[in-house]
This record gives sequence, structure tokens and C-alpha cells, in this order.
Amino acid sequence: MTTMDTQGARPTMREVAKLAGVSIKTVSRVINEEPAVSEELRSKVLTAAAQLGYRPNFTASTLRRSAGGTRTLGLLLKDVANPFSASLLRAIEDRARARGYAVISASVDEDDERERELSQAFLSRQVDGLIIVPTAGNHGYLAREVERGTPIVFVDRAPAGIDADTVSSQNLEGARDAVAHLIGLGHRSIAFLGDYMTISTASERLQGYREAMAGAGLVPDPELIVTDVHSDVVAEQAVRALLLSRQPPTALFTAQNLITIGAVRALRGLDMQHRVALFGFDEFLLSDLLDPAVAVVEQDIYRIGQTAAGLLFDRKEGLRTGPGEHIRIPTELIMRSSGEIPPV
Amino acid sequence: MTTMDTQGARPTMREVAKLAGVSIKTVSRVINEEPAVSEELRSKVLTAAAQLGYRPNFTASTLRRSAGGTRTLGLLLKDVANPFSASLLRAIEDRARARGYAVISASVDEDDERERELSQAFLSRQVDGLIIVPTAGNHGYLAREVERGTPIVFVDRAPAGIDADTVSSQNLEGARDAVAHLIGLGHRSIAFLGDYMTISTASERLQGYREAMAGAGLVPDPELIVTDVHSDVVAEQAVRALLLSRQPPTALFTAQNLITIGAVRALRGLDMQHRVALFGFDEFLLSDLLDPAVAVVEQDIYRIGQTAAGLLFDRKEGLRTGPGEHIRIPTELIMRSSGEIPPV
DNA sequence: ACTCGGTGTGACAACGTTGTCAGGAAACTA
DNA sequence: TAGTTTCCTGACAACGTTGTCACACCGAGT
Repeated sequence: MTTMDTQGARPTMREVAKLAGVSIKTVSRVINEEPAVSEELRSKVLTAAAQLGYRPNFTASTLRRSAGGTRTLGLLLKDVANPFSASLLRAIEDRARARGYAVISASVDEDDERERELSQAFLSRQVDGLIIVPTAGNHGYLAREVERGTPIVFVDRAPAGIDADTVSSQNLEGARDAVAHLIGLGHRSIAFLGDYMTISTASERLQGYREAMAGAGLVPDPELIVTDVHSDVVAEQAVRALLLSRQPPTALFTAQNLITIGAVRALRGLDMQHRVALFGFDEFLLSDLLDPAVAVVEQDIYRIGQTAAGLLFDRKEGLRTGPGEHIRIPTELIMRSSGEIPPV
Repeated sequence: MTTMDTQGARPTMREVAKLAGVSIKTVSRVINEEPAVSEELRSKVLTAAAQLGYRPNFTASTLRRSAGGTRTLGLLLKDVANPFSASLLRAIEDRARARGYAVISASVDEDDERERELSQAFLSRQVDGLIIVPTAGNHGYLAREVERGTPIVFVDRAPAGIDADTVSSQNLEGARDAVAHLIGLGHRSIAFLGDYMTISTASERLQGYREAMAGAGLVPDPELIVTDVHSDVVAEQAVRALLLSRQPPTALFTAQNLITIGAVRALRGLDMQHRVALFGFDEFLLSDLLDPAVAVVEQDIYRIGQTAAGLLFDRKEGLRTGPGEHIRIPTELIMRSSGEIPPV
């Protein structure tokens, strides 16, 4: 075992150079695998570097070649612990890693203020691009950054106050098709339960519901349209109230993950899960193991993430310019028994 | 609207200084809120900065005050898309943000080589610390880094070939208590299904199973101990085979998430879910909505993450020194009906 | 008037790296 | 043999920022 300087500070190129008896620039050349270095010096440098445990300082390197950027992407999510966000992160990470980029992510928890702080912090860290699942607030504060050439892509929801690339699901079409399927089974009294209408995905899904109903010549009872449902607890209560009302619906369309779960709980509680049809938006783990298995509109989250990252890299490399592109990713109806229950 | 330089390059302190008619150092002082600046210059600088849309370059700042570090944590996970990893990330992110740290994360997918590459890459990026959910391989290559003072904390599994802080669940105790509970119901023939035995958590859980059996004076039938089950598909097949064997167990202990789900599928397929008891390790979404609801040993993932981050910061700030600490976080038995089925 | 201490400001170097350029040695051409 | 090209190497400046230091100014104490 050789005596190696193992104390506090990390070795720098200067120290490697001294040990190898060459100039610091030669070390730089070897580390960066530039061609014009003699085999002799090359191996001297590599030996010295290995002995010292030298590791290049990415920060310094980045500063010097300021053109190249930090090879880092910033990602602002609703909440990483939620499966949608986690899958999105994974998709983006995969695309980023393929190009040698790292991803820094953070959870915004629907807090405007925090989103602002975090995006500023990430921009200060010189990220090469930002992918944001936006809150309901205004995003004009990012306009200057976009003009300066930092690519910013929004995912899932459209941002307000700024024109930028956006990737989201075909919410309207997915909801419309699911509701049309229920209508096809003979349902006429179909309830809609959705999140805050300020959230663009929620209102698009409601729009899809309305189109399906209108397309069949049905006028939905306003009492059956419940909006601003934001948690599974609220959803459970709302569904319970609907089912116990005078004119209970024969089918439910739940426009989001947690709402679907709340609905399952409510149906279970009243033992009506085999009598009232249920179609949800968003796939969730084990939906097929419930009894009855729950039919859902599934989003292709992985593709959304990959597309967003792709757009970002295209912008960065100048392959794409001009106004923001708005890409819609198709959804898929997953037919399961809860969606096949006929009206009573 | 004033004419602002909105072209390509980001403005630097130099440009702010020129516009404000002060020295670059004064700009630095204002931006960093150092006290000794006259109100007059202060406001001039702030105006100029706002007009140019100046944002400090964190990279350059970091390089100069090399002591402080990059205020970045690196996190290597099995796979962010998996709920355990996502919760862990969230817990660590929360602790990190409270101190102004950012988190870069990446998925290793049980690939030794990738883990190595990623940890090198993160260290090159001068992260202030690394939190790793280790693969089964040897981690000696990180030893020098630890000696140099970069805090590294391992989570969930113990690393091989290195002494470092580790945070994981009380796997043995959790498994032991769950199996003891089944024994308390009168079960004598209890199957164990676990992941690869090279994974420390899996072998600890098997150990817990053995201790519970031995504690009750039972000698487990070797046929009932199935190891190296690594996916829900394999688990489903294995459970099916067990249940159709000559001496089927009256209870199952499934030592991991996916195995539990596979077991549920197998029991369902044979319509035996109400006759064979099931206790799983790891909570999973909707476990309470299945029929029967599935009893599990729940890990406190959030606390694991927070503890790991806490250890890391303690090391970094010198509040903790010396050999690696091995912290075990208690688990909790979540009693549900699948765990209350008596033997036939 | 003369030193003193305090306050505000800026010049300069440095963080670790890489781009630019110049120069020496070796290999080629005329 | 002299001139040219090629190859390899190193000195130096620069990326954007901050720590150190020196200095100019002001009011106060002798």
C-alpha cells in the first residue's frame, strides 16, 4: 500500500502535474482525452492521478467552458412521492442520462411561492433547462429566461402568462371516450367528479364529459357534476352523498386518481360496488386486483416525460425554434369490470 | 417598458457594475447582503441588477468559496419510479431544502457498474454528500472519498467493503413479530418467500422468520422456504406451486412488496384468499381495499430518509465523527384481515 | 493642526479548469 | 544543408465570483 495523501482537501490538477512532473495543461489534456499527448506523459499522468485519487472538478470545468452549460436539468414536480411525478422523473432521468445530464428535482406541493423560489434557485445553478409541472399561478416571471435561451418545458398542465413548449395528455378525448363507453352501456345518469377547475387538466376532462353527453343528446343533471374535489376523503364523502341522494347516478366518472380511490371506498362502504359503474382517469397500482377491477383512462406518463425531455434538448441544440409547441399524448382506455356494469 | 438587454448571454456582475457605475466588488457586496454598503450605492446596484435581470452564477460562486461546497446532495436509488425510492427521495428532499440544499438523484436499477459511474459523476459534481441505496456489489471504491471527508450514508441495505453510516429498518424484528403473530393464531405450517439472499434485507427477514419459528419450537419444512424470488410473476408461480403441493402451508409470509402482490394474485387465482393467511413485508397502496385486506409490516420510509439526511449533515458539520453508525428504524405491524385467518 | 479609528469603496488575486498561442524538437521536403 | 511542416508541450489568460488588503474620506480626540 503506497502512502497516499488522504487528508482533507481533494487533489487538483496542479498536484497531479507536480507529481507527474508535467504542466497542468498536460494533465488537463490527458484527463479530457485530447489526442496530442505522448504515450509516455500520458501514462505518467494517469499513474499520478490514480495515486492521488484525482477526480476532475466538474464545477470549475463548467465555469471555464461556460458555453457547454452544466449538463444539468431542473425538474419541478407536484410531489415526488406521488406515482405520477415519480414516473415522470424516471422518464426524464433516462433521457437525461443517455446524454450525460444529471437531474435535480424538487417538490412544489402546489405552492406558487415555492415554485418561484425553486425555479430561481435552479436557474442560479445554471441548469441547462427546466421542466415544470406548473401550479395554477402565473408564470410570466420565466419569460425573460426563455428569451435568453434557457429551454423551459411545461408538463401535464398549460402554464398561464407565458408561451412555451407544453406536453400533456389528451385529457378531453380520454374523458370523452370513457363517458361515451358508459353511455354505450345504456347509462343516462352519469356523475362527474373532478378536481379544482383552475387546474387545466380537470377542466379539460369535464369538457370531455360534456362532449360525450352532448354527443348522445343527453343533458347532464347539474347536481351530478361535482367539482373542486381535491382529496380522496372529500371524494368519498361526495360520492356517498350522490349515491344516497334521491336520484342517484347509475355510473360514476372520476376524473383523477385520488377521486377514483375515494369513490371505491364509498361504493364499498355502501356495498354498491357491483351495482354502480365506475370509470376513472389515471391508472393506479392494483386497480386490477380490486373487486370489481376498476376501469380507467391510462396516461402514458413515460412517454410524456420522454417527449418533454426531447423537446427540451431540441430547443437547447437549436433544432427547434419559434413559438411554444403544445404536444398532446394519447391516452388509453383500460376496460375492466367496473366499467361494464349496466344501468339498473 | 425599458429597453433591456435580452439577448443570449446572461448578465454578469461586471455588467451590473458598469451600469450602476460602481466596482464589481460592490455589486458582490450588495448581492450577498454584506453590511458595509451605503444606501445610495445599494439601491443603484439593485436597480441595475433588476433592469438587466441579473441572477448570480451559483457555479462561479461555489468555485470561489470552495470551502462551502455546492450545497447539493447526491442520491442513488434503485428506481425512482418505485414507491419506496420515491418516498425516500421526498424525505431527503424535505430535509435538504430546509438547509438550502438541492438534491440530484438517479436510478441504478441494481446495476453495479452504473452505480459506480453515477457515484463518480456525482462526486465530480462536488456534491456535499451522497446517500446510496446500495447494490449487492462491493463499495470499497468509495472508501477514499469517505476518508477525504465526503459524508456517505447508506440506506436500506448494508454496503460491503466499507464502513459507513447506514440507516435501515428493523427487518429481523419486523419479520419475526409478523411470523410470531401467525404462530399465535395456531399456524404451524408457514411458508416464507423472499428476494435474493445476497440482499441483506432479504436475509435479515428470513432470519426473523427462523427466529420466530425456533422461538415456538417449530422446525420449518425446508420446502416452505422459497428464496431468490425477484418479481411478482415469479412470486405468483411459486405461491401457486406451494398451495398445490401435497403439504400446502396454512399461512404465507411474503418478505417484500412485489412478492406479496404475486401471492395475492395466486391466492385469488385459486380462490383461496379467505382460507390461507397472508402477512407481507412493506405497505403498499390500497392494501386495505383488497378482499381480504392485506396485513403488512410497514417500514417508516419517511423517517429512514430524514434520519439518513440528518446523519449526513451531522457528519458534514463535524457534529459526528468516528466509525460508521448503524441505525435501525422500527417497523410497525399493520393488522388486517388476511393476517387473522386461522389454520384449517 | 495632527493623529486616530471607523467607514465605505475598489484593485487585485485566487478558486480549478480549459482555450489560445507560442515555441522547441523531430521529421520531412527541396 | 537549410527551410518547412508536424508534433508535442507549457505559459498565460480567462470563466464569474469572493476574500484580502489598501486607501480615501470623515468626524473625533488631543
